[in-house]
Amino acid sequence: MKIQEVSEKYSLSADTLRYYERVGLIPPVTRTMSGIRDYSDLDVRRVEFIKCMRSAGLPIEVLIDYMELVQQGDSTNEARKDILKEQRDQLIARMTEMQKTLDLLNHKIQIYESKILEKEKQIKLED
Amino acid sequence: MKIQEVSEKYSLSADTLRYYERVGLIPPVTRTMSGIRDYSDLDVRRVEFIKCMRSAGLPIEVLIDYMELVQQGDSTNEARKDILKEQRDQLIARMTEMQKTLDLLNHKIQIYESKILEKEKQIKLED
DNA sequence: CCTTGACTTGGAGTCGACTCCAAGTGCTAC
DNA sequence: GTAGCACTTGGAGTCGACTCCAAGTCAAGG
Repeated sequence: MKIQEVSEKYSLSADTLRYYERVGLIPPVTRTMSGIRDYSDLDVRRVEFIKCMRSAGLPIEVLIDYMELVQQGDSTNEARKDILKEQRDQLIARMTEMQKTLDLLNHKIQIYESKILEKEKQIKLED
Repeated sequence: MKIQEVSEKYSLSADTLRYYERVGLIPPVTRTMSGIRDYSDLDVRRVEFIKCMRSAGLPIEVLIDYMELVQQGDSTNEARKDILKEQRDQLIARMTEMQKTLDLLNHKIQIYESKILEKEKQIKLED
């Protein structure tokens, strides 16, 4: 799979994909003889994983550390688990915050809706 | 309320509070005769609202637009409601994404946990 | 054979959101 | 009355995460 295809499949720019590889978010991608990136199944699954994590706001640095441990093999399982747990906890905290904001937004929207309705009534009375 | 107190109350730096005011996220705060910020109840409630919205990731630009409409009075109710609705929808979308990531994280953590458990068993057998 | 177009690299630029700084002012306590 | 401290301003700097650019390479079609 060429970079353009992966880019389209996951809505990540080719620049971003190269950037991810450059900073170590994704290990070096398979290449053709002429040096052009040819994403293997494994490469693509890694992109998918990173995209998922990034879409939830996990910082790139943390993901770099995690992917480094993945490259080091099974002896790092415990450390990897710890990273994921910490990130999960932070994610839950962010989602809890967002839920609060969502509640407030819904509340405010309702208030606006009833205000607007009242105004319309007022206009009808004036007619 | 002085800037330092507001800063402590909401865990926002004094710099951030001044920045919010400068870019129009918060209308000009009440001042003492000597020009020092003295946050009124209304000012503080605005800070609280903005903090809540920012903590959920609503962009500053959108909030500036919204606060501008608030300053313009009741005729802008409809436009304000539209902004909030759009932001709510985007917030829900982000939370849905995050839930997917959370599920994946939990799944991966479980896998690591059972892997680690198995390894421990192996070690006991070797003893 | 030459053009076209997708790819390559290293490095610079951008964007959102702060965060810090220097220089100056003014109340407070000794 | 002067030292100290919190405040003021405008502007510059930082940080994370891309995003863009120039110059060059290479395979394929006309």
